[in-house]
Amino acid sequence: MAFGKGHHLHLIDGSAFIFRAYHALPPLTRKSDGLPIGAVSGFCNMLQKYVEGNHGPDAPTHVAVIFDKGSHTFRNEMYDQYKANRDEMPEDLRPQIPLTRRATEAFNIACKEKEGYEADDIIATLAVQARDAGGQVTIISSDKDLMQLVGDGVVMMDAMKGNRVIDRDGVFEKFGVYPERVVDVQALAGDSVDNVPGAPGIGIKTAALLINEFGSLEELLDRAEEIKQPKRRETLIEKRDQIELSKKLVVLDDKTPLDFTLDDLEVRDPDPDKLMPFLAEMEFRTLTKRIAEALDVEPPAIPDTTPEGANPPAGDAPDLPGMDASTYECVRDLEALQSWIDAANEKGWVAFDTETTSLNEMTADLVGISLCVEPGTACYIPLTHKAEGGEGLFGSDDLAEGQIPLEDALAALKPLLEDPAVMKIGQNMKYDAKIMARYGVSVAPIDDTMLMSYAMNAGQHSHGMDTLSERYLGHTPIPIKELLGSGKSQITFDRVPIDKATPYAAEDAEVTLRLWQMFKPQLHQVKVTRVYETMERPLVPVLAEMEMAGIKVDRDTLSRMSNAFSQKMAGLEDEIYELAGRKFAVGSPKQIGEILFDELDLNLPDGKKPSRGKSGNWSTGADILEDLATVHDLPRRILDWRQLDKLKSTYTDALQNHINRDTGRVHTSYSIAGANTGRLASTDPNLQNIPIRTEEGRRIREAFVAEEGKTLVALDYSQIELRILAHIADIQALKDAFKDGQDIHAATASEMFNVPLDEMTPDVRRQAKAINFGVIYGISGFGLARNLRIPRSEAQGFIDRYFERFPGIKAYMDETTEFAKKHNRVETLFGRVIHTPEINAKGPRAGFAKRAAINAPIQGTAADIIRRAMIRMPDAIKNLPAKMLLQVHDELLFEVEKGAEDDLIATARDVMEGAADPVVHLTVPLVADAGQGANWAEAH
DNA sequence: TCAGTCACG
DNA sequence: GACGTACGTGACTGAG
Repeated sequence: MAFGKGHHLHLIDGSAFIFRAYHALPPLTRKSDGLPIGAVSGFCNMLQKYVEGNHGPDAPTHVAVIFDKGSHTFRNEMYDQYKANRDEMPEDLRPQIPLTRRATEAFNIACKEKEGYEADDIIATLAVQARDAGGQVTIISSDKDLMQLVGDGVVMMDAMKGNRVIDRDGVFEKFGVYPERVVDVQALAGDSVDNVPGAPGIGIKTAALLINEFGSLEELLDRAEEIKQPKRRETLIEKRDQIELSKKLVVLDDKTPLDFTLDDLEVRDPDPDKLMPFLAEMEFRTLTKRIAEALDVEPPAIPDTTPEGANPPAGDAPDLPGMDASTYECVRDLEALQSWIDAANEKGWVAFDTETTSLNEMTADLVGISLCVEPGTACYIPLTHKAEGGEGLFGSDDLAEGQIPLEDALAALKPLLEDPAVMKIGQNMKYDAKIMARYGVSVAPIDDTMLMSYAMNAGQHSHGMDTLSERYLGHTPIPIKELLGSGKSQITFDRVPIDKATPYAAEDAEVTLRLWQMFKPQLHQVKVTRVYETMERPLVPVLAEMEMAGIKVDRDTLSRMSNAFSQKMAGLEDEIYELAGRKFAVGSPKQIGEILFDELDLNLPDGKKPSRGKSGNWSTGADILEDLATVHDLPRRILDWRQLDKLKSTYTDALQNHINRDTGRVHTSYSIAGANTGRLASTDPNLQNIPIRTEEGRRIREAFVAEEGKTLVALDYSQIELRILAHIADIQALKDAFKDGQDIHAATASEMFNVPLDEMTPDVRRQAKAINFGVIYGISGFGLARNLRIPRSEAQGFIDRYFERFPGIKAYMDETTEFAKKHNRVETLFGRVIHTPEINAKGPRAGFAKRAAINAPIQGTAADIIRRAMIRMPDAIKNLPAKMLLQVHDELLFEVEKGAEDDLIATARDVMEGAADPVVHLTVPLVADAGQGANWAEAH
């Protein structure tokens, strides 16, 4: 049947896929010969994901991947500068281009290109043909040049952004005009990427404004004399030719002569005989396996052919036999357990993993333990699995048959787990160590594969076991969901039948051991052994202690505050409804936007509406509402309500639920490998974002209290990041100010504006403070302007003057960016490596990456310093009646018996202020300020 | 599950 | 000349 009504054509922008794949992945190479294949790998992954997603009524009947061919097109005939500013294709991408064609063919998808034409023209031609035949078209691309085609059954879909569909309204959002006028806007605005000139000084927003006013580009150009703004009018008249040329360049050619028809694009089933050999040739281990499973065929063997003596680059499988679940042993009696213990003793190491009833270590019960001493042999020791079946909704309370009694097993394992001569290897050992601690076993010494990966690969990828296994072993572990289910019917691990639990649990231990064997020698190669040994590994027991100690939180205080907040909110709601003219959900930004900007039709003080978010809703963030508060009473009420809602839902209500039944305290969990910069992150609950900036919020800290007879003591580093900046960038004026103990923001202001310190006004100081912070974050004129609410030009002037006065800062920023571009990473003073894979990306992502690269050494060095202090702290305070409870990036919170406060402060201060020594000699002093009191509000 | 918002350093 | 813009996190909510 010929293509027509009821048919659905998918047109995939192949070049976009390639570039996205290239930039999203690290430079992988084929193991056997070093051929670069990162982009091909990503491309195949995207195709596979695409194919997997094609189900249901909307599935395509026809599909093609369209590529560009040749760099010289008919547009170059019209304008020789077209796309002339494009960078050369990266060297390691060029050889991959033909492979992406082959990949498309291998997936059995039509692959089309035409010499002298861009992919966009072919797409346009096919889309128009399909539309005219009465069919439906989806263009899979995010290229705005294609938006002119949308409408009449043609939509675009952005596969990179969760398959977001762009229809006529979506186009309007982007361009401010509907698809038929998109080329007019593009002709005016030009395009820096394609080097389309457009009209100088006119961007998309202005272009849309003009087109909407005059109806079309032609009309606009004919009546250009009517434009009021003189500059704009002149441009349009003078540059008429250039604008008309621009339009010709952006209009897609929908009459490309093609040597095939729509019917040739019919969707074909994947052909394993084509696909599997290709994937095997590329040596994609994980992908081959995944697709083989999906197609239900045997995956081809991929030989392991690392050349002798070569260092396996990250991302390749180790030279080990494959994993085999049938080799796993279920240990059911003490005799069998003892032989595993003997084996571990003999080796001197053992991979160790616990299975429990919950992810919360403070409440989880131990269900079983798995061990692995060498690849290929691992075991699971079930301990407290429940019997299957049984009465009642929740199954049996009896233990399953054939398990070693918990106490016997622990007694047998304890000497091994505590043996200083046997290394216990885990993935996120803090979790397992805390579980075991609650059963009276202190696991030591430990190695942690998650932390090894973090030390080597921060910024590259996350460090969970599934990620590491897939990436480095080419093996996808059994998903826990397969055992526990998900959602409402989820069960706990003790309800999993032992025969199902065994392969899962033993596999985790084996994966951990294999990762350890791979990572251990790599630490040296990447030169992060010291980072791992001195700032990661020793932190595990320290954090475990802090988390188990927890902090006392007074439920009554929180509960009273909750009630007070509720009442205030109820009052505010009445006023809000009154002002809005109707009832609505105050917690819904969408509805707030509709009320303020549609129904009340309010405008910001500058007469404009705010921007819209990704889903087309008005922005209603605090800064917008703050501005809007000058023209109406409603925004202020909403701001007040939001603040109370936040305090109540996130703090006074939620914290109560985190008070542990047994200890009466709140136990957070710190993730060591979460933040790329080396900072910790606190979760469940997050105790690193308890309010302090507003008086109302600050009172929540009154609920964090010391135990009877004790005091809370807080020490925080004063301006640690600015001190580090002064040291790294070697800014003498700042260093002197710190040495003299001056107010650093005032000193900065004085230096910048030539104002003597004793004549400093708060406002000038405030501005200098904003600049100081901005510098740490990779300042931009725009950002500073928005922060200080001053004109952009003025903000830029501040920055220029700042760099003039402190040229070392500018030099630091430039050098850091250069280093990152060259090495794809930056480093802290202590050698922590933070990868910056996006630093050489194009477009706005490069900006983000650059600022992150500037910030990372500063934030990361500060994180290193407090880590070092924390690691030394337990030993330093061991003779004091004190415990370290919390870390909040530059602050440590302790609980100490009354009377010992001053001793603790003196000791902890010494540790903190000397934490950089002896590895780094800072040329600025570190200063820790101290406070104390019955609660956290007083101590701070 | 995502987007929007807002709490912290 | 315009793009989109401070860095790093986690939790809660409404809406699809």
